[in-house]
Amino acid sequence: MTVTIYDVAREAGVSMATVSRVVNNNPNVKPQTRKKVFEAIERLGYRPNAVARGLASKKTTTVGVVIPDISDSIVAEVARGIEDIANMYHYNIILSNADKKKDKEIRVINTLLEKQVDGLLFMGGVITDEHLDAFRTSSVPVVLCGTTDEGKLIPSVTIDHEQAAYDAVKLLIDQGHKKIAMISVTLKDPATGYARYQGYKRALEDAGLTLDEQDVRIGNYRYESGMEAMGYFLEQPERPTAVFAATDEMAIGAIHTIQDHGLRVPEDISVISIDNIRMASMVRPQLTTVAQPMYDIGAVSMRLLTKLMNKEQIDQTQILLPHDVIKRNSVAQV
Amino acid sequence: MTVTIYDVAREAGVSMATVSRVVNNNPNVKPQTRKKVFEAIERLGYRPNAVARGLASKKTTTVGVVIPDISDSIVAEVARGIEDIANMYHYNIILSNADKKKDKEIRVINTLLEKQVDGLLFMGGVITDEHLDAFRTSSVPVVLCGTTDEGKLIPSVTIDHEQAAYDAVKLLIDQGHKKIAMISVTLKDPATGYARYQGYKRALEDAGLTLDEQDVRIGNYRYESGMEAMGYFLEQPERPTAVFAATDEMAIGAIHTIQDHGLRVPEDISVISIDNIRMASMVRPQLTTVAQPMYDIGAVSMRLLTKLMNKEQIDQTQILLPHDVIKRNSVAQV
DNA sequence: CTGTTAGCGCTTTCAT
DNA sequence: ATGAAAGCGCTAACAG
Repeated sequence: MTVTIYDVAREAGVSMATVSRVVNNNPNVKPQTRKKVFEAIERLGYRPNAVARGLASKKTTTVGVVIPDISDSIVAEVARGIEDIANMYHYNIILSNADKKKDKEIRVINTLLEKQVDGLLFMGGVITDEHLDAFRTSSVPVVLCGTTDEGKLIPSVTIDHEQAAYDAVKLLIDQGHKKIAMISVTLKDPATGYARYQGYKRALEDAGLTLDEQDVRIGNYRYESGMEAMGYFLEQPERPTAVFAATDEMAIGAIHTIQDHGLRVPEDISVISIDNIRMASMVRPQLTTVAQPMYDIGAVSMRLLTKLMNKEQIDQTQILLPHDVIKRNSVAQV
Repeated sequence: MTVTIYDVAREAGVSMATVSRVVNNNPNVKPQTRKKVFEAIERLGYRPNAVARGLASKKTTTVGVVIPDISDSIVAEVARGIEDIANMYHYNIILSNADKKKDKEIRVINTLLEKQVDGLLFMGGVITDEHLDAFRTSSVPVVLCGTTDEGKLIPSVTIDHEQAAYDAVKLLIDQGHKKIAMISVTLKDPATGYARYQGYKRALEDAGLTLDEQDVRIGNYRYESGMEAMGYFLEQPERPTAVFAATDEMAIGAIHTIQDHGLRVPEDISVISIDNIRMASMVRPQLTTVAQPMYDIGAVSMRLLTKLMNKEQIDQTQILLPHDVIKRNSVAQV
């Protein structure tokens, strides 16, 4: 039923080894023989079995990618970067959502390893010791994508979240703002959430401003939580003149809440955030934000992984990509 | 170096077959033996090799998914549905972007087939005879996701795009609109673009309205093209009082262009579209649109695929999921 | 309930 | 430049 390399060999009057050579572009084949083999392949409609090849060669040319939620636009953009580079190097990608749930992440990592992926890209939540263990027992390289482990043991590519937050808040300060609220995400994640909070804090401190814990609310990355947090700020006796949101989505939620209260952005309240998702320039006012190079984070981490898989010498395994503040229309002078 | 089933067998003092049985949850193993084997597995840190298993069993428990661009929010949402159900049935997913390019799609399909996926989910552009050929030579089931082939030969799950468009335009008509423009997408794709155009046309006809070809512009799915198309309509001597956009993103672009011209939505011009992406409720005014159940399209097509892979009897291989008009704030009476 | 034994379809020395 | 043959790690009859 299925045609194998053996069938092709017989059809072409050569040995399996020769067929294998032509299929794998081994130059040690006489052009004439090569031609015969190709013809036989064509005639039989032979399709190499990558599973058998994987077993024999111990390479699958597929990499495992664990992500939280592909329906998140940031993740999707990173995934696109990963895919493009993977494709360029002839790797396929097994994508697995793990929703930032530790147990699911561990399970998924193991499944991927069982499938004999040649490498692993991890984009998830907090990296625990259990993760580190799983990575350690992996015989294939791992790179962290958009995050880092605290000990910086695992190769990674991300941005400097602390500095990105600092830059955002600094912009507000430079515009004369003194009462700056923050809509944060969970502080439990040292690599992202907490880092952004730290950047906020440092910027305030550098400017001699005091951080009032009443001025920071914790959201959940999403639009609605931005609305909610902003609602809280608006009820306070002394309103902030500016708010820094840890994500664009929350910033857009904040903007709408401000507008719904009959106030204007940026005239009454300025809003800035981090990410630069596509939607940032599709809302009015357009969002001023610190761009995170999502596609590149994916692309560069995949590229790094290919080098690791090839056992190339790497000079730098902790890669920090530049961020960029994008001035649009949601920030004004106080 | 790597520990195999044979090592476990020796360690546990049983045969490979027995180890295989316990790993695969075959009930025909004495509890005690099972325990011994599990202990050996634990001690040795054995991880089953799914590639070897795949070769021996001719099943890989992975399905191939070809998509256009994972960074598209609709595609990402569908992908999420696919992944969730795949996960539920213990399948993994190899995701491949093909950007609606025919050649790339064909290439990707073949690669996936070489990898011996147990099934294929296809979400792409126009389905040509070449696609049909590729599907035909596939020994594994295929289902189309969010589209159909013209001959309805391949199992598929999608919505009735024609009717969805009809319903959208009908709503406008019911609100008294008579001059209704359309921002379409390419008419080259019979399953989606052209179908939506047809629905627009039929709704107008049913209402005794005449379709003026000047009232339809072709966009490219995206925000900017919606802006552009709307800009065109606004320059015409007789402006439409309502516009139907084939996608939410274009509708949002149209809304902003209208607003930028100092007009109001919906007071001056009503806007409706199809999709109901997350962003639809994150813009002001919130978008009235016909919801396409993206997650379900993914989930249901994956579910259908599992049945096909199990060779279960299927009553219905052409599945049409319901759409739903979501009334928000971008449509008003004329 | 358990063990033996063929493969699964390919790559990869090693000869020639 | 080509072929022979030994696996890769596992499953699946089959036998007992």
